[in-house]
Amino acid sequence: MTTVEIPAGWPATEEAARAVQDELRARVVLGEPGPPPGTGHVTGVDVAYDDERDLVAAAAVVLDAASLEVVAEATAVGRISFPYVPGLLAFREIPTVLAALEALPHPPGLVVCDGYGLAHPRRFGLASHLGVLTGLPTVGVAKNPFAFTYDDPDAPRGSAAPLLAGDDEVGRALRTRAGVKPVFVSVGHRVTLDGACAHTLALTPRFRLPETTRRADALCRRALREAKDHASPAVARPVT
DNA sequence: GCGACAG
DNA sequence: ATCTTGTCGC
Repeated sequence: MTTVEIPAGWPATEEAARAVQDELRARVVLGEPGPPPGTGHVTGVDVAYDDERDLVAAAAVVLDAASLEVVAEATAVGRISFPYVPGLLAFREIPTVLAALEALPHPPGLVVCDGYGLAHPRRFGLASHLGVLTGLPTVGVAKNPFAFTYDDPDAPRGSAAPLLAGDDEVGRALRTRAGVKPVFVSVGHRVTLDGACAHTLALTPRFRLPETTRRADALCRRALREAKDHASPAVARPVT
């Protein structure tokens, strides 16, 4: 596990954070095919918080895209770098996520984020932001539709419906399990929406959420627990 | 103007 | 995200 500092010059206000998004948005690359689903490595990233102790833990878990076996993993812990503000989630997660990615022993391949990419008030969600900062292909897979609208996809797994911001298709509601609430997929960086959905389906042979985010979620919670224990170890209770 | 709103 | 017991089901 590595420790992270909040970067110098990190935005301190919502206005400054929005300005960063408006500037970095121009660097997003859309329309690249991205890596073929089921090949190479796919990395899940996720974050867990303890607001009381001002702690944040991030995890990056690399899977073999074909077997979905864990190939490598890394964690990082730091201070919370921004409050939760809808539309500014990236400023809360990115420093620690970057540290976890950098601690990996080899390249992450495609990165799957727990949240949005293009589907964002200013079209620059967490997955877009992480893609621009790392240059890696990224996709966003969220559990909720945020403020966007969609028609419920058909019941079979693999069915999809456009995720709409007015008339713009900013992502897709994708059914990963028959008859179960869909996930909300959007493009991050250097992938197409079709590619992002194909990857998501390849990562969900059994559960609604991608295997990548499931593994990363479990690992960052473990890392947060260990960071807490380190900060204030449990008092030994005498056995009776 | 007010509320809703990824994690 | 996080707070939280039992409970239904494979």
